[in-house]
Amino acid sequence: MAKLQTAFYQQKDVTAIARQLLGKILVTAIDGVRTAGIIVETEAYAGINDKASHAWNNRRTKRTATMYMPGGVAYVYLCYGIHYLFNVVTSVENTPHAVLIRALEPVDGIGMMKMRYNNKAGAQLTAGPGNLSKALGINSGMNGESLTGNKIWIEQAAQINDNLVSVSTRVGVQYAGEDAYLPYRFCIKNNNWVSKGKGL
DNA sequence: CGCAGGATGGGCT
DNA sequence: GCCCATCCTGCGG
Repeated sequence: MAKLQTAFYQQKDVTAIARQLLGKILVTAIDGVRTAGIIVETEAYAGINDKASHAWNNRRTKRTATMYMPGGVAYVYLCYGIHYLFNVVTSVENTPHAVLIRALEPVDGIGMMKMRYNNKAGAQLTAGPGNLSKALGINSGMNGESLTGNKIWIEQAAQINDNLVSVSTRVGVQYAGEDAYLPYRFCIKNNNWVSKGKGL
């Protein structure tokens, strides 16, 4: 299966990338073990003009520096002190756009995912951004990692038809004011792995 | 069922 | 100090 290359990640329209990522395969290879899942839910964060983005108003910190890198690297950060959230950095250098991967449908290495998860999970294994990071072994060490290398990457797959995609508002961004209402969340309809609420 | 609460750490006012 | 782009558990009805 072909890896997505830099040109894909550097497209200017971050919502178009978020939309196109649905149905593609997110893969990690750690200690020779492949774990992979179909991307079923994404959210776009549109850089300095998006109040929900860490990089809103051109904010630069040690943490957000990764978002300013050229498209095609991983942006991983710790949320609520517990969960690592995995984002794909998009667009060109100094344009801090990103796509948050919110849910996967497991495909390869499910046994390994369950081991990493280390509880009675089955249904929740990769539904929700904190869960999927844990299942795929994604942590802060992956921050800034290239998505065209051999640790973590995304594989090409058939485009999901528009009538199977549902568009809605993003989760957990009430603080962003009117930007909280932007239609920047993309899910595959009727997929059991979409986080909370299932299906649509 | 549903919902409140806790875990836990970095970055900002 | 306090706010979070979260998730699981345990409690009450």
